[in-house]
Amino acid sequence: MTFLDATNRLCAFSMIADLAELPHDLREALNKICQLRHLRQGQVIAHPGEPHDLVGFVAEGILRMQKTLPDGRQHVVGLLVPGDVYGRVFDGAMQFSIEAATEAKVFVFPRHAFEALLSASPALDRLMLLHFLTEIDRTRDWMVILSNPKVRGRLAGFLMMLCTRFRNIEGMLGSMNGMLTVSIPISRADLAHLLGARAESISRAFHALADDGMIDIIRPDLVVLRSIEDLADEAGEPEMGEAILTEDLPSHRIGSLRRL
Amino acid sequence: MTFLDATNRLCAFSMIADLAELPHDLREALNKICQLRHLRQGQVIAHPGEPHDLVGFVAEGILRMQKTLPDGRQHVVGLLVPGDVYGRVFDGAMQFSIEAATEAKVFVFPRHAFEALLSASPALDRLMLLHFLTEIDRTRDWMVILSNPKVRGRLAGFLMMLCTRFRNIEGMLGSMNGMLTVSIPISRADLAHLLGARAESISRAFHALADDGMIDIIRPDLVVLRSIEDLADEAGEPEMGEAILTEDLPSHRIGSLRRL
DNA sequence: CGGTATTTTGAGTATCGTCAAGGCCAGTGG
DNA sequence: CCACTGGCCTTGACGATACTCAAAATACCG
Repeated sequence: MTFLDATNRLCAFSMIADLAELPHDLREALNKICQLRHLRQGQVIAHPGEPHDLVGFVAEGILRMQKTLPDGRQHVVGLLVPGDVYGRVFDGAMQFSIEAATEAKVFVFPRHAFEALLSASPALDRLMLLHFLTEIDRTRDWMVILSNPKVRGRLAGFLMMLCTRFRNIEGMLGSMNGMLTVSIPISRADLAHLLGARAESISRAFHALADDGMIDIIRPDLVVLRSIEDLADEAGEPEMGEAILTEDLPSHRIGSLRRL
Repeated sequence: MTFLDATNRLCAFSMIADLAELPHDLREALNKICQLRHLRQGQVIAHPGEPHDLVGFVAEGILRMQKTLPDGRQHVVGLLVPGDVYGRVFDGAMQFSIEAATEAKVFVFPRHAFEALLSASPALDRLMLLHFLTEIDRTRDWMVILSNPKVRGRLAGFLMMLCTRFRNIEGMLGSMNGMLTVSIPISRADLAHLLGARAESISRAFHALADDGMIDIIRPDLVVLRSIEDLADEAGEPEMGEAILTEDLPSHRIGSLRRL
C-alpha cells in the first residue's frame, strides 16, 4: 500500500512535519513499508511484555500509554498525540500497553524494516534521537506535575500540559468568547490514576477550580480556562503560564520536535 | 589529557561498560576529547536555560537532576548514577540543572566534538539511542511511583527503585546480618520535593514503615530493608519485589543498558 | 564543645480517601 | 415516545492521611 497524492508525490506523512522534512528517497522507502491503521476508541494496539514488532507514528487522535499491573488495574503514564512515536526500537519488549483514547489513525512500520532504514539513514536516526530526547523531557515535566502535593495543583498542571501539547492539534483546543477551551481526552478514573488520586478527588478538584473562577466546566470532557496565570500559579509553575500566553500559534506545523 | 593504563591501552572508560564495548578506534577518538572532572558535593555543573556545551558520563558518585523554579525552590526530578549520561545532544538548552549529590567523577566531552563522533559512528549513535530509550522507561517508572496516592506507597516505591538502580553501584547497597541496606543519597527535603510531599510527611512515612517492620532506620541516610515483598506490596508493584529478590547480581558490570 | 543544619515530634487543621448514594447521559428495548 | 439499563460523573458524610506551624531532638562540622 502506498500513499500518493494527485500529483503523484508522496503525501502520506505530510501531516507529520518531522517525517515530511526527511529526504525524498527516504520518505519513499518509508512509504513502501508503511501502513495506515484506523483505530476505534478503546482499541489496544500494544501489550506489555510481548515484543511488539511495529513502530508507530500517530497521525490523528489521542492514544494513551498505560501500565497494566498484575492485578489488572491500569495506570496511565502518558498521552500520545499526532506526531508522537510509540514502540521500541532495537531493544526489548514494550513496557507499557497502548490504547486508543479517541478514534485514531496511526502509521505503522514493521520494526525490522524500520530499523534497517534507521541504520542506513542518519537523517532518520537523528530524527528518532531528537524525538526521544523530547520525550524524556516531557516525561520529566510529568514528574514535576505529579510531585505537587495537592490534587488541585496536579490537576492545574495537567491542564497546563494539555494546553502545550494540544497547541498544534486540531480539535483539542478551541475558544469560547475569547477564552481558551481544552478537551480532556481521558476519563476521570484514568485521570485519577495518572494524577495519583481517586476519581472523586479529581471531580472535587475540578469543581474547586471552577468555584475559584479559574475554569468553567462545560462538559466533563471540556473546560474553559478563565485564568491561565492563576492555574499556572496553582500548579506552582509561573513560567508555564507565560509561555502559553505569549507564544504565537504556528498551527500549520504538527508534531514539532521543539518543546513548547 | 589521555587515559592510558600500564600496558598502554585506553582505560578511561573501563568502568563504564557501554563505552568499554565500543570499537577501539572510537574509544581512542573519544579519549582524545574527553576530560575527567572531580566534583565536590553540592557542586552545580549545569544550569537550565543556558545552553550546556558538554556531554557527560557519570563515572563515580551520585548526581541529581533538578528543576529550579523561578522562586528559587528546587525540584528533584531524577538521580544520575555511574553509567548514566547527562547533557543534551544536538538540540536546545538543558531543561534541568545538575548537581553533585555526593562526591563524584564525570567524564565530559565538548558537545560539538561529541556530536561529530556521533554522526560519524553508528555504534556510538546506537548506544546513545538505546540509552535514551532506557531513560524514558526509567522516568515513566518514576511516574508510576509518584502516582501512588499515599506517601508511604511512594516512599516504598522510591526505596525499591534505589535498590534496582544501585544494584551495580559500589557503596550504595550493603548488607547487615544478611539483610539488604541501602543508602539514601538525598536529603529529606529533596526527597519530599521528589515524592510530592513535605519533609515531615517523609519522616513520618519512614518511621511508619519502620514501625511496621518493613525497614530499620540506621541513620537518616541509611536504611535496612527487612521485607522487600511487603515494601513492593506497599508500593503497589508486586513485580518489582520479585525482580529484586530473584535476580542474580552481576556486580562487575556497571551501567548496563538493560533495565533492571 | 558550641553552633548550625537537618531531622524528628507534636498538635491542629485542611485535604484526601473511602464508602454509599444520587444524578446525568446514551443506548436499548418495549 | 418512554421506561429501563449501565456507565460515568458528582455529591455527601466520615475517617484516615497529609499539610502547617512550632518546638524539640539529633546529627553534623568546625
